[in-house]
Amino acid sequence: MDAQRGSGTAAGDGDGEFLAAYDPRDFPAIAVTVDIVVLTLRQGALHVLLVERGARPFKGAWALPGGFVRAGRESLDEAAARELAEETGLDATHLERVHLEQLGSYGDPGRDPRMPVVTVAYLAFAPDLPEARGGSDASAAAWVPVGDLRLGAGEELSKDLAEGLSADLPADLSAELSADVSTDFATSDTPAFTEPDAARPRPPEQGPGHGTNGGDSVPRPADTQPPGRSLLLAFDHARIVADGLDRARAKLEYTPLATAFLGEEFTIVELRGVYEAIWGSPLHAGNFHRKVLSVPGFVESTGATAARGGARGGPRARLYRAGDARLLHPALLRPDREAGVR
Amino acid sequence: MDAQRGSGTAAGDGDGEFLAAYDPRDFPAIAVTVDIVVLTLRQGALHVLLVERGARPFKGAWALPGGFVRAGRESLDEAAARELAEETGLDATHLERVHLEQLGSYGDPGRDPRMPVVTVAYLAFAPDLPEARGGSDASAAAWVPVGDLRLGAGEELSKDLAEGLSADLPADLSAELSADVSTDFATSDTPAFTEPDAARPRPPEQGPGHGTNGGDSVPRPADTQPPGRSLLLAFDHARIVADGLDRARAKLEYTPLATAFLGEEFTIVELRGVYEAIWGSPLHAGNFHRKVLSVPGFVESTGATAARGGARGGPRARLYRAGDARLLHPALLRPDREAGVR
DNA sequence: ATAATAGTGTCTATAAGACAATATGCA
DNA sequence: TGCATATTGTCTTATAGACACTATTAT
Repeated sequence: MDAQRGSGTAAGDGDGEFLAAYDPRDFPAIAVTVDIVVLTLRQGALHVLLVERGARPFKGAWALPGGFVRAGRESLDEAAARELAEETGLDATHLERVHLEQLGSYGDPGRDPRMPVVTVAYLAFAPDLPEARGGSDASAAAWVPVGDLRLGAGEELSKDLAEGLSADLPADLSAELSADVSTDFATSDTPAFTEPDAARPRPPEQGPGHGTNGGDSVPRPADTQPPGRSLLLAFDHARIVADGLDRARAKLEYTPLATAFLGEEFTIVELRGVYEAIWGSPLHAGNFHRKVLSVPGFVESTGATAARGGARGGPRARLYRAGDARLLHPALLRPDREAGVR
Repeated sequence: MDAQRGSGTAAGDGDGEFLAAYDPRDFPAIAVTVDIVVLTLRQGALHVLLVERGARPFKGAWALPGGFVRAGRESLDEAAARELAEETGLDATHLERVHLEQLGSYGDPGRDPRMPVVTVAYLAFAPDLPEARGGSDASAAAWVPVGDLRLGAGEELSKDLAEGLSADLPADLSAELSADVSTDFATSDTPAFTEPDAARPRPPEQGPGHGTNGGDSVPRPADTQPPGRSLLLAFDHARIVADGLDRARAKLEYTPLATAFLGEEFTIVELRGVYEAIWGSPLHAGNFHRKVLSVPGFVESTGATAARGGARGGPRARLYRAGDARLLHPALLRPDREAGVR
């Protein structure tokens, strides 16, 4: 019932049933922030936007973009949208195409070693955006393949590191961090399936740009194990990212939000690439195609076709745009879930 | 990225890239509360736990149980569990059987007219509990049929009321509120479907107790229109309850949490009663029965059978307990959703 | 005895998955 | 030309819903 009780003992009113006296300063102040898990696809692989911390704790580590809520002057949603705009440096036009939803709140004691902080996490789906540059505060920002993240339980940076009691960060970790994300020409253009552990080392000979985009979706057995999954996140952000990925995977099942990762017009193959990147497993091309077209309101045809066919030949794919459905009926269920999280 | 930026202008460090200076008191303090949407079934109808406000704003109105998070001394989940225990007056044994999950956070400016408050809402599913009595602070608490609530958009109490500038509450509203929820022998024992507008007037001739519980689930066309849906909630709690109901309806589809509304052992018919009460529509008895038994891990048989058959005859139903599944595969989808929220 | 009710059987419509076939267009 | 590939077709299996039927038990 919100704010009806004092923090400690307060004088009851006449019959002692209710507390009448009230003073805002009676209540324990907690800092409230928003943090955003911004997901996008780059070269067919799922990436998350991270910023480098310039101050303790976790100085030099990577963290989710976010910031304080302006108390009483903006809603949580507005705060998240504002931070997203600031951190990505995008204008309103671009942000219109970004899906933003609340993910959940995190308030464990000690999650920020300095003071009690509750963060309201948001999840964003964005089309491939111009390269991330620092926001208003000019902090370093980068798109990081989610396969490069350590997201398991208990994989946050140790409390010791958080406190900054030792050095700010061990040298090897700092080095690995910058080597891992400071470059532009990240992941190869072969598709990277998120699960399980499909992140591959990025071959240095891979140049930037590299013509043909996304599209390709040939199954690729989990070949090389890490050096993926090595990047540690500050605070409890690994947990938040993991929760965001879970949410994203679930949302693709029963909403058409996969289209939020694509441009205004897209092909069914590109759409399938979104599903494959986020679910981390290949889908049957023919069945997926028919399924998408059979779900009412998922996509609608533009008369047009893609400028060219597949990378190595084939007919030009037809172009579609997002339909008017908010929910998919019937849903596109992930394969294999019976053997799953029973 | 949590707490890395000052509230206003702060001195940059050497290269001006990052803010180094930090003082907790720089940051805007926001009160953080938890509010809980506790759902249970009483006489086959879905009820929500509400407490009466004893102080302004919204004095005399009903609100969700909740309270302040003890900054830095408990997690959000712990705060919710603590408030739930306090407000229901239940011991740990009973609370073990209660499902509690985070629902979402609400922080619109002005949602509490006194100061900025962010509330982290929780959703609880509880079996039929002993009568709600006030918690530690002895505020009045009651189980209210959800059909008696006004949950539509823009149906919160007006800002005028919130401010308490006029009287605390108009006389007629106060009267209606107490008449609606102060009694124990609420809803009739015929099932009440939540949607659409199936709340029925409670016939005064219906005595308390009334022997046979739940069970019955004959479809009942929405016969009498209101006087249901008349109860207004304080703050933005109508919105929170509506979101909680949406979440509950969705959760029944793909989790076995319907069993959290029942005792340790239950019959398939009772389980169907949960679905019907929360989804607000009758389900086909035979198909539901077969479906539940076919989903692996949903329920497991105890060898026993119920003490007696249906209220007016019929074989004794077999008893089941909750299985070990966390998710239902395949899910139990709500009927009619194609025509739904496209 | 009668009627209500728990549980099962059967049939149909829909949807998902495996696989094949066709046609298109880049190299 | 040759091969990759977008799209469609076919078949099988799984699932959901409508309906009928049997057996049991409260009144």
